[in-house]
Amino acid sequence: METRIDISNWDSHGYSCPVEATLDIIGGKWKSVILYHLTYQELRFNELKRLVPGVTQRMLTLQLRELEKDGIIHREVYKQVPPKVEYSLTDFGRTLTPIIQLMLKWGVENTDKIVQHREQAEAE
Amino acid sequence: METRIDISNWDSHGYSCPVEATLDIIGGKWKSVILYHLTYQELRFNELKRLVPGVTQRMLTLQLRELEKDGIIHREVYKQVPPKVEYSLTDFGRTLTPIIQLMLKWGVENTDKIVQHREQAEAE
DNA sequence: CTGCATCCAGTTCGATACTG
DNA sequence: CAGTATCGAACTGGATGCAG
Repeated sequence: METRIDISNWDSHGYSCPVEATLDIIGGKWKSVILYHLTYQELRFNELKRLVPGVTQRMLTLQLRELEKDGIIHREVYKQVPPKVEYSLTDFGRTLTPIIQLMLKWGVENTDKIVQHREQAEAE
Repeated sequence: METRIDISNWDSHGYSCPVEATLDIIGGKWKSVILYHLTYQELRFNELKRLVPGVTQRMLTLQLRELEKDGIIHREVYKQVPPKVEYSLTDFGRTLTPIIQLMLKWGVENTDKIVQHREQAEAE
């Protein structure tokens, strides 16, 4: 039995809908993939870079900064030479894990179908 | 007890991770909000436009076309004057509902916190 | 190793005008 | 009512070089 969530009293903070606010956090081009990898372990900058094929150094930096600013990830700098920086999920960031996991599951089960839909639409 | 999903044999179709594929479907600027509204009722073009504040006619059209192309929504055209077009979720589209609902719930509970984090980061 | 600064091309998007 | 067409502004993202 599902209960519809009431958002009539929701304070928008400039968003039209809570869903939009959530997407604003995880919707960056690489953010969801970054969060997925950080679910299981802390990672250094170059480790992330390897795990996220196609991302440039610049984009990885930008996306990590935004996640840090939103309180989703923690950035730990070790003062040594050469430098070492470890990224990890904050407790707050971990509250996003169920969403990421559901997206992961959906992607595993349905990516084939999406590709088919697209190819068919393309053909018409 | 959580079981980690194995994606080692996942066919990428050009995505680096299933999460990225899912985000490609719902990650458009207005898509998640559109899907949220369509969860509860079919909607005409102008009804959607009213429910999604800030969206332009052009963007709404583009986003709806992509969702249709991906098989997420159905577009029913009634041949009458003036024209009437109704948008609804397909059965496939409904498989996304749990994700949208989870995003909705997270947004309701955490938007305040996000705004705080941002203001604090801004101040430093 | 982990970034930042700069430049530049490509893409997206809003505003506006027009159509069946 | 439900779009399409066009144009320019704004933003995004890659390549490169430099730095602590």
